[in-house]
Formats: sequence, structure tokens, C-alpha cells
Amino acid sequence: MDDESDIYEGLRLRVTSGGLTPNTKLKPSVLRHDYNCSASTIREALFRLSTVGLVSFQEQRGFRVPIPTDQAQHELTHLRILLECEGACLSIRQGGIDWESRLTAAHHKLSHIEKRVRGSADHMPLFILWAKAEQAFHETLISDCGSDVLKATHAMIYQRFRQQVFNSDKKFVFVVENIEQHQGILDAALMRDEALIRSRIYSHLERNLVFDMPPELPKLPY
Amino acid sequence: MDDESDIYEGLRLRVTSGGLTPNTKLKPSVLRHDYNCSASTIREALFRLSTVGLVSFQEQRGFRVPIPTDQAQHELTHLRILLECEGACLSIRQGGIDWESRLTAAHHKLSHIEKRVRGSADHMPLFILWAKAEQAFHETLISDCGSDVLKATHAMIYQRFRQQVFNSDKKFVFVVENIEQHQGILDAALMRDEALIRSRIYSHLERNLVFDMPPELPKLPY
DNA sequence: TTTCTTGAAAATTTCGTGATTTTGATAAAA
DNA sequence: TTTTATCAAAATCACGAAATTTTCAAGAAA
Repeated sequence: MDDESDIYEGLRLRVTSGGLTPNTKLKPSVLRHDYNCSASTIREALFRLSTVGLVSFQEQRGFRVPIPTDQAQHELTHLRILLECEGACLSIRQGGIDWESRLTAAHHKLSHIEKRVRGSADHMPLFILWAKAEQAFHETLISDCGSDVLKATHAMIYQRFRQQVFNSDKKFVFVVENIEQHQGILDAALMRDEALIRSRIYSHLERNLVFDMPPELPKLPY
Repeated sequence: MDDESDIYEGLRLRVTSGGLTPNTKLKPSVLRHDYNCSASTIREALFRLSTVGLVSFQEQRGFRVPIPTDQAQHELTHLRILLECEGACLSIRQGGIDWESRLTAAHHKLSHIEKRVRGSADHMPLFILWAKAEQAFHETLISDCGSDVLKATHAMIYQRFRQQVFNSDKKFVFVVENIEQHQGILDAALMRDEALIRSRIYSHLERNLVFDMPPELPKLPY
């Protein structure tokens, strides 16, 4: 377990943003050479990744890069909305100046990168940077919700979401709307308006919902 | 990996409802004898349990039964409410007669056990049965939400919640209110009343919220 | 007494091997 | 041509042992 966590992190990066073709087999006996360790060590790390849903696993058939599906993207987006709205609203209630400050800082970094992305033709080189900054922004948004369980759960879902869209066809289509949407979320947070931030988080993530959400049933009068 | 999943299940049962003292060390070299396998196999299973939060793990310091804390109980309850409300409401919208039927069946079983528990002085022997039935009921409640991710996430949180209360002081205090609360949730589901089921799920789990939820901030007029 | 070392015992982690299973190409049969 | 059978190559899995790290008790120093 010396640098097993490094191995875990390394593999996690490769399966989430390493540009691996979905369904690629992940063979411990091959990957061991990249990390200078035994196949068993790789296997253990892949196992852990599979419990979090970042690699798929079948008994006696080894590990593979998960195949992105519309269904999975929809479900991951749905859960992101649920968790981020809840976390953001709780942070609004409990967070102080420190939270506002960290969120503003995270947005500043993200915003800087996004403006650079808008300019350049090829987004690829900036993408890793952008992904890190966007994750940091969304995690800071919920950082003062007071629940480690909520934050850990959100982190898991966010990772899978990012893997999903990265490994799907439209990898690097940068959406210009993101810029004003992130700004809008920051503004709502600083205004401490829960209803507004909910609707802005929803709007921000909405385009990843590939199916219509089922409508609320009309209440029957008794 | 032959019966590794059996080992995983066995260990999961032991750390969630096996009456183990919190903080107990889980030594692969000891546990191997209970399952007739090597220490490595046990280790792998414990590792998987640690990624879902059912055993705690520290590098070079092995595995332990997690220590229940008020904070953890509060957070797990909070997430259960969030996920079950969402899952139940979606099931109300999407579920059909089949869902109603399965939910009624699950409630019937649970109800039967709960009435027996109310009668007996020592709840211990019935507890495992009750836990299974209560889990089945709550999982059926969200079973037609249409999201595997939501259901899997809920299952993880529910397991940890159950472990939490089981391993805390008040292991076997059976709460009589559960009976009518479960009935109330079933009724709301059959009535397909989303607002009602939300409030009843909240009431049902409320007593496990050990801290007050922060109040909504008053909106400042500009 | 308290704090700091020492070092042997115990526990954890990594690794290569052999047994078991899957894969995939080739040939036989329909 | 399509399907089925065969079997060798390749991969996976469980295992025990070696290497590394931690634990903790006993003695030395403050």
C-alpha cells in the first residue's frame, strides 16, 4: 500500500480523463509496467475503482472502461442536481464569509480558464485544467453544507458524471453558456437566494438530462 | 473470486448487524479461518467494504469496525430523507399497478413482523428479520424511480445508516411509532400524493436527526 | 516519576506462482 | 455459407511467503 494510493489516483485519472476508448480492457499484467508494481497491486486498485463505478467488472472476465450510455448520463445528472441543490442551500444557510470568499476565488479561477477556452480553437490542451477548476467550483459550492457524507457522495457522482461526458462522443465541445451560468450560480450564492440557486443549478445541468423528467401528477381532490 | 462475494456478504453482515464492538480490529489473518480462505481474499473483501464506508481503513493500520457518532447518524439520516423522498416521488409518477402491488406486499411482511415484535419482550431474535423486511420496504418504495444510480446510492446509505444505529447504544429499542408510520407511507404512496409522502418519510426518519436542521434564511428585500 | 530509546513480535502489504477459466482461431459438420 | 466442436494461448483468481511497517513492552536517560 506504499504508493497504492498513487496507483489508484493514476488509474482513476486514466479511466476518467485519459482518453481511453470505452470498453477497453484493463489488464493488470499490462498496466503493472506503467506503475512498476505487481499485477495484484493493480488488480486491487481496479477493484476499488469498480466499487465506485469508475470501472466495470465481471467475474473471471476482468476490468473494462465503462461504456457511456444516455441512461447513465441522465441518472448521474439527476443525482448531481439533487445533491448540489441540497448542498448549496445548506451552505447558504450555514456558510459564512469564508465560504463566500472561497467560492468567489474558485469562480475566479474557473472563469479565467473559461475565457481562455472560448478564444482558442482546440480546447483539448486546456480541458484537464478546466475540468479541475469546474470540479473545484462545484465542490466549493456545497463545501459548507456540514455533511461529509453528502460531500463524499457528491464527489463520487461527480467523478462518474465527468467520466461519462468525457468518454462520450462529444468530448470537448465547450459550451459557451457555461460562463454565464457559473456566474449566475455564484451571484445567487452571494445573494443567499435558495430558490434562485436551485433553479440556476438545474438550468446549468439541464442539457445533460437526455430524457424528460416525468411530470408531477395532478393532485386529485378528495 | 469463486465465493468471494459470499465472503463479502458474510463480512458485510458481521460489520453491520453482527454485534461487533465498534473499533474492533478486523484482521484478515484471523478472519480467514471463519471462511476457509486466504488472508488476501479477506483483505480484498474488507477493502471493498471500506470504499462504501462500512469498515474504516487506515494505511498500514488495517481495518476496523467504524465508530458510530451523532454526526454520522445525522448525516446519514439526512441523505436517506433526500434520496427516499426523491425516489418515492418519482416512483409515484412512473410506477404502475405492479409497483403498488409489490409495495403492499413488502409492507404486509414488515407489518406482520412489527406486530410480533410489539408483543415479545426481547426483540433481539426478531431483529434480523425486521431489518431485512424494513430494508425491503424502503427499497421497494423507491424501486420504480427509474434510476439505478439513485437506487444504488440509496442502498449504500441505507446500509451505513442501519450499521450506525445497530452499533450504537440503543441497538434494539423498537419504536412502536414505526408501525403506523410505515402504514402512513404506504397509504400516501397508494394515494399518489407526493407532498404527503415527503412529509411522512421526513416524520418517520426525523427522530434520527440529532441536530436541528439550519433554518431557511429570511430573504432580504432590496 | 516522566520521557525517550530500543528491539523483538505482530500485523500489513506486496509479489510471483500455480490452478482454473475464458478467449479465439482452426477445423469439422450441417 | 453457417454452425458447432476442439484445443492451445492468454487472462484471471486464490494463495502463501517475503518484505516492510507498526506496535508495545522493557530499559535508559532526564
